[in-house]
Amino acid sequence: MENTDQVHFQLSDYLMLDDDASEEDSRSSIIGGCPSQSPITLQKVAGDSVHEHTGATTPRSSHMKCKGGKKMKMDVGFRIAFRTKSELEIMDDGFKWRKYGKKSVKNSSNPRNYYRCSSGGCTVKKRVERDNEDPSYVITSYVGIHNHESPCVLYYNQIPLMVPDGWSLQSSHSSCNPHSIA
DNA sequence: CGGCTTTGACCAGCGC
DNA sequence: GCGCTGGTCAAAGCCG
Repeated sequence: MENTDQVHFQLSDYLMLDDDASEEDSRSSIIGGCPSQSPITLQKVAGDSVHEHTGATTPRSSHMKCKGGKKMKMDVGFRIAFRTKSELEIMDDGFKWRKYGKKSVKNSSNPRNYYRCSSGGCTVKKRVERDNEDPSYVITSYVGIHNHESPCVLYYNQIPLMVPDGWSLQSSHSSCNPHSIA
């Protein structure tokens, strides 16, 4: 699937969407565990022009359907969206994702892809779509909180911390720090 | 053979 | 009330 060996992207914006004011620890539990195993280049730019992107801020994103098409309001508690300059739509964030849907959305010429964390019992989902205005950017929206550690945490336990500040999302006590993980 | 991707269909919420 | 839209399901096919 994605070849992360040559990933080069720039994290230009991130959008905090947790309307329930989740804990900062929650943030790090999603993306702080491990940004990537790849030699990626991260550049967190001061968000002076955060785009209000289609879908990224929709309140409907907190509604999930259960089997049979019925929607259920999930207690996702946390949402976050990144706008990333990347050649690849899929960033290797250390978690294993399983694609479960693809949809063309209005106001966007690019399809939106839906992924679910493939770890058993983990309900975290993410949407990935290319920026309609600038296809070189990818909008990645995470919904929910991982109830498990990133599979690559162990990997990071064995090497010096190389996680840029941008990935810690202002959380100085982030689990991003491998030493905080037993 | 198991896991993953693809893709069409289905459903409910929302706006008009 | 109706149509549009977004999100998910699930079967089929693909791949390692």
